[in-house]
Amino acid sequence: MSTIERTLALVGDRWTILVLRAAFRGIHRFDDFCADLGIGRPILTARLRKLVAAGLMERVPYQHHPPRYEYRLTPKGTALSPAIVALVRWGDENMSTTPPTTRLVHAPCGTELEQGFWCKTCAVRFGPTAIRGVPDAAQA
Amino acid sequence: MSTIERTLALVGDRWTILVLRAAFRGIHRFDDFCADLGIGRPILTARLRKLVAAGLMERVPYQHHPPRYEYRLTPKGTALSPAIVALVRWGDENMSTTPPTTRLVHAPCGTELEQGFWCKTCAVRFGPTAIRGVPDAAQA
DNA sequence: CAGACTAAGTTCTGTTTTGATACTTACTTT
DNA sequence: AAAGTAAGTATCAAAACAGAACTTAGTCTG
Repeated sequence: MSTIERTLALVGDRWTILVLRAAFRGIHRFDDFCADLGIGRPILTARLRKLVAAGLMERVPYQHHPPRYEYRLTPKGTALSPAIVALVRWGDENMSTTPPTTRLVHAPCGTELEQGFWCKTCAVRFGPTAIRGVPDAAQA
Repeated sequence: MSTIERTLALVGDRWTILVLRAAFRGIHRFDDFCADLGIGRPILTARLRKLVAAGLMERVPYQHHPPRYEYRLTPKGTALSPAIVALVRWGDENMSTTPPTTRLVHAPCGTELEQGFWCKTCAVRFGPTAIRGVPDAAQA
């Protein structure tokens, strides 16, 4: 099983990306995920467990008396944000029936962000058509 | 159902992204998809139909005598590549057990690409932590 | 201090989706 | 004439999903 196959076995379903995106938006508690996403409780349980096991989220106690836990993104989970942002943006541009209600902006200045590829040798930004896949010679 | 939910209803499963990625890699025919991905034929049939119906791929005849068709990405399908690249790269960095066999490079110069967000006002590249979602006032 | 409430799940049950294997159809090649 | 090829379809068991109700442990309200 290749890396991308393992990646999709983890995040490739209708809910996992939505759960991660909710976490990005500041949702951290079980019932809040349920309410925000309309996800069924058993499925949410399974997804959260999978994400915790994979190290994308962690289950942290936020109160002890009745022990309660919330779910927070780890750096590994946060690192998935370019993929999620790309998906959201593609959706807004290609799948929306109504104008998007939220814009993603550069926090310091409020300008809508652009996403792209960068070549540090040429110091240029470029699009998908200038990508090539090459076999990596640096193998053990 | 929100835009992102509709987006994931379309591409959020274990196979659809893999099919699109195979198409990026130059695979276009039914049996080649099967062999390359190890996907079951009934599932491939369903995925290709869904992708054609959604306008991400098109079914084009490549020979007439026994009528044969192949599947090619449309611009709408190609537009999904930033998301696919982001997923592949996240996988390579976070899910790989062996070093990746393929590097994605800037075609003109061969340098490995970087992916990021860009603010055209500040003219800077930035990472996920500098993103904010703001309600869009420009509604009808 | 009884009753209702809360958060984070679990149980149960029926419906969809998968995944594997085999079969079909219409040609082409040996 | 027999075998091969490409693009599917058919069948069926196993797994995943979805919804509703139930559980558990503790807290708040009258």
